[in-house]
Amino acid sequence: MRYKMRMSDLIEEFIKDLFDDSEEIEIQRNELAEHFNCVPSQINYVISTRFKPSQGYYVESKRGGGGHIKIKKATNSKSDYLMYIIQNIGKEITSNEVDILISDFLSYGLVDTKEAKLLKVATSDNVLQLTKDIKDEVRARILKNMLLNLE
Amino acid sequence: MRYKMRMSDLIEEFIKDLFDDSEEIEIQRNELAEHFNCVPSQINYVISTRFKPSQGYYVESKRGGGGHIKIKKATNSKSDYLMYIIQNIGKEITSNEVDILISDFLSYGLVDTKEAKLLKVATSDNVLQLTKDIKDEVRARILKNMLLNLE
DNA sequence: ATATTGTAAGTCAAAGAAAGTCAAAGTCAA
DNA sequence: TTGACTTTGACTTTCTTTGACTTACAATAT
Repeated sequence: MRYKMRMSDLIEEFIKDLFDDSEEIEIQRNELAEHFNCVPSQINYVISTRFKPSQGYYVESKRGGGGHIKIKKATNSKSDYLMYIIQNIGKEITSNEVDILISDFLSYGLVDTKEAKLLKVATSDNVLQLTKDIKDEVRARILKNMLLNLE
Repeated sequence: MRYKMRMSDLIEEFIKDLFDDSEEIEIQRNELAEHFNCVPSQINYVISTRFKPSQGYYVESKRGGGGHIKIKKATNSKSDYLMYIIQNIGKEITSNEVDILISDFLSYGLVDTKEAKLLKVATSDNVLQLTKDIKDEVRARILKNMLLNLE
């Protein structure tokens, strides 16, 4: 052990072990926090720092009774090129950049025209109608997460 | 649907199973509540959160002796149904409502699982990460526009 | 006919359950 | 000794469950 494992590292490892060949797991925040004797919000910290789209994970959750957190791993069957792109889309992306990416995807045969249309629509300025300061960030998140869920 | 099913989810499923090819069913609130060992008003909760017009259902009921609740499925042609839904998505929509819509679309065969995933991802709270005041509006725009561009 | 009584659904708000946010305080390696 | 990474906790939001009270209809008695 090269350096002292922090709680967050242990939790990260624990979660990753849950993916035992499966590509999707489900946890309960409070339960997990209990198990590690930490505050629940630490689970959020771990998830938001270690299970980002750029790391190949897609997360969804539900609150209230019966709440849970689901984490999906991008299958390694996804083309390296696609993973490379997902990892390299930064915090923000403009709509022009998306256009270029999409037409690349099309010519590489990574997406079909239907998917291309959906990607484009969901990230277009017209649809988002957000202020300049957040528009490109939201677009980047939508794009990355959609790409993770292709196929 | 992997997470632990709450009472409301079970009731929803039960009701949906009653539509066995038929497009209209009738239940008795108290009887159903009895069957699930819950308070009657929980049935109202399920109906009002899962069988709204915007989700393709109409509900009508009668009180007093011989009272009942009738739930009808909007039964139009596929594209009519889609149009109807699109028109009836208001200015805002919550992520929970989207979930329910999507699973209806799936059962109507309006979208395939691939498209369903994309719709869901592009409209999820986790991905959007917007403030409460605009979140549901942006979601509604994205959803409507994606639906319009499904084939 | 009308009043009364019983039956069944509707409403609404409070309590409960579970996750999310955010910023302050702590740790540690460079 | 500063700056990035972690830990913590108070507060918020979302969704569900529960129950007391209300309203509408039907059947029966007057």
